[in-house]
Amino acid sequence: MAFKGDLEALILAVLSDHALHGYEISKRIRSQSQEVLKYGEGQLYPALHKLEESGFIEAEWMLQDGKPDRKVYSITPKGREELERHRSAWAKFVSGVGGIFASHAVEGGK
Amino acid sequence: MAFKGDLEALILAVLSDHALHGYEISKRIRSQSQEVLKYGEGQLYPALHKLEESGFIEAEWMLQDGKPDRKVYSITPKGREELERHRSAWAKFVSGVGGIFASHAVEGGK
DNA sequence: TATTTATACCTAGAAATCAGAGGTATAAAT
DNA sequence: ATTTATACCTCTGATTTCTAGGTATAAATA
Repeated sequence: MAFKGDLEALILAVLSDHALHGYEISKRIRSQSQEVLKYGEGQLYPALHKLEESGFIEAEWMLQDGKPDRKVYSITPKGREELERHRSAWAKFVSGVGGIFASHAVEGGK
Repeated sequence: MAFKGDLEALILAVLSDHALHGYEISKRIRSQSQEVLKYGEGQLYPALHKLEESGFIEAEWMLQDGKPDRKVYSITPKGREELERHRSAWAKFVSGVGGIFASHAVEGGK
């Protein structure tokens, strides 16, 4: 139907300001959604690879010593377009569900 | 994660005003969501059966002659409680996704 | 010192979900 | 004669999602 959390859209959104590595992306989705959206790494990394394959994001390794290396992702122009498509799909979806919940409002709302 | 259309919540919502038969439920979800939410019968009927099993809705056959008989579903008190849980889960989900899309707003908005 | 927590990447398989096709049956419209 | 609409239903293949596992280092805690 579209959207259940649509991880790809969320990734593109958090990358739209600054390039970030995967681990950081997952933490930001968690915190910026007020802990509502939580994705395991088993979901995140495949999603990143798919976005990269599609040309919506690009990766670059950032080597660190001592700590694990980081793969830093940044959004591409094509990715920004895709983000806009996701944004409007989301808006449509919200209004669709809202249309149903609203037309059957709870009686006795204070 | 919760919600992708969460058909069960939508069914409970459209049943909260009046009892309806399956075929009518699917048409209302379609129209009241402005054609955004479309479920095939292959999704609808199993969902109805599951809701009935859980005691959230009740069914009664309404015999018709000439036309196919109808199985009319009505929401139970337990179903209304469930609907409220779905409603608040939805609200939380929307604010979660909104939290991400909003903190990375499109530049150049007029 | 041993264990847990945090960092950072990744794959694979099980479970759940979804869309579409198929199946039965009648009546009305084209 | 065929299509559309009504009205119920199941099943299967594809996709999606989640969980659990696997590697490796450093810092904090017990």
